[in-house]
Amino acid sequence: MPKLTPARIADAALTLGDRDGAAAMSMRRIAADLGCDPMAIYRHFPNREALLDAVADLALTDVTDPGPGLPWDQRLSAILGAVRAAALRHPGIAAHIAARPPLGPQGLRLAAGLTAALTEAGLSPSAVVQTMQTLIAYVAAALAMADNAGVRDERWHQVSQAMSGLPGPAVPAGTLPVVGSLEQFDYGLRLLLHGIRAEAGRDPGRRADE
Amino acid sequence: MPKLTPARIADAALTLGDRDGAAAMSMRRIAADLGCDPMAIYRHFPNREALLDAVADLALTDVTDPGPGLPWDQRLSAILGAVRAAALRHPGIAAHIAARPPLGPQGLRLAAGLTAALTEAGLSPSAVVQTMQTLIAYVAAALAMADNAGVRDERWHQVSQAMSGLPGPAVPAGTLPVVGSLEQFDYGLRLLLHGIRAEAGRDPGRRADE
DNA sequence: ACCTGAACACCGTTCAAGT
DNA sequence: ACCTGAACACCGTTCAAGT
Repeated sequence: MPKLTPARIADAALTLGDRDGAAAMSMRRIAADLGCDPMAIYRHFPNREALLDAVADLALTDVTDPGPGLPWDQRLSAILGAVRAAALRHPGIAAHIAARPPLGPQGLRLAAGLTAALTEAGLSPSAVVQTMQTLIAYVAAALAMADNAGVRDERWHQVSQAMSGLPGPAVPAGTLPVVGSLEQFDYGLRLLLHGIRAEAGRDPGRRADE
Repeated sequence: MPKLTPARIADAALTLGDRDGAAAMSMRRIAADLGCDPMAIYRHFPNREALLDAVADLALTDVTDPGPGLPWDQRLSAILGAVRAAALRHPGIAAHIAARPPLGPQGLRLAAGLTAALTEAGLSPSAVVQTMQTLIAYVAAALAMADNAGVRDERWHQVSQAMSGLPGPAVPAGTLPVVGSLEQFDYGLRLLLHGIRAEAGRDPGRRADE
């Protein structure tokens, strides 16, 4: 039986989450899968949340940053779209990715890519930080919605139906973009990109101060 | 002892959550607070999630919609800002408000206000629905971030620090907008409003079709 | 000193037994 | 028929006992 390491534990938890969902990633079931005592995990992680942080970061491993060759907005869309795809590939940990700050090595790698893209767009350093947080918030919520809509129940779909039935002219129900869909994700991202361009254009030369 | 009703149960749960946090809203503790058997709650709610949905909607009761007197963008900002404030007033249920579709009576009331504002902005019905979902996603994530940053730990603050320390010129650490702050919330909302204006302007006359 | 596993203090929910 | 509460199948984590 191989030695217990943080990486092996996180791997087992991710596999368990992919197969049986978020609730399956309990300390006891992960330990059972690894053939060890539940308490053995606590010698590598201080608590369950720290373990889930590691699992969330692990799930971002295969998100690739296309790098500085692309125009900034395409690079930004590529990274965020890949994060979304990775989260959907690992539905068990998606909610945790969405709920926690991306402070693991993979999260910071992607954050660096986004920062570079926003700087290239012409934002001041402090605007870059604020925009980063806005983008993280948007992606996090989109992940949570996609996860809830796809995996859990159809109640999210009722929102679009309820919305469309409120006042004004009706929209044919079948033509509505599904909550959590890629189409919906891209639409919101487009709104944000418009805002970033407007923000960058308002004061292109002023970069180092508030 | 007054009769048990859904409203009384939701009230007790909200009070408990405000005082002792999200974890305090367990079926057992709510029942203890009400002086009834835990199972008595199940005669009014099918399960815990349904109860929390009712509590989330209850927390939105005092969010006021300024109505159609204001310009659409001011009305929109007012509603979303008030939702944020209500969630921060009830930190125990904030995460649940952020995670679930707003299908209760209060949620639908506010959604109707937002729909009216977006329609006034000149968006087509299907764009209204897509934008609504984007706004809900943004607000939900901002709530979750504000809740995590303010109540739970300072790890979210490390994100802005990590961001600012990556490449390019540094920002004085103290001047960064705090994660979950109103300033940060308004910044993201401003980006989205830019996007909405751009979207509304691109085809002002075309309203009923995709 | 390190490691184990029994035990603690909880959960949401089911279901059989009571009225 | 309605209601209760014991019981089931779990949790994360502490801590005393073992090696």
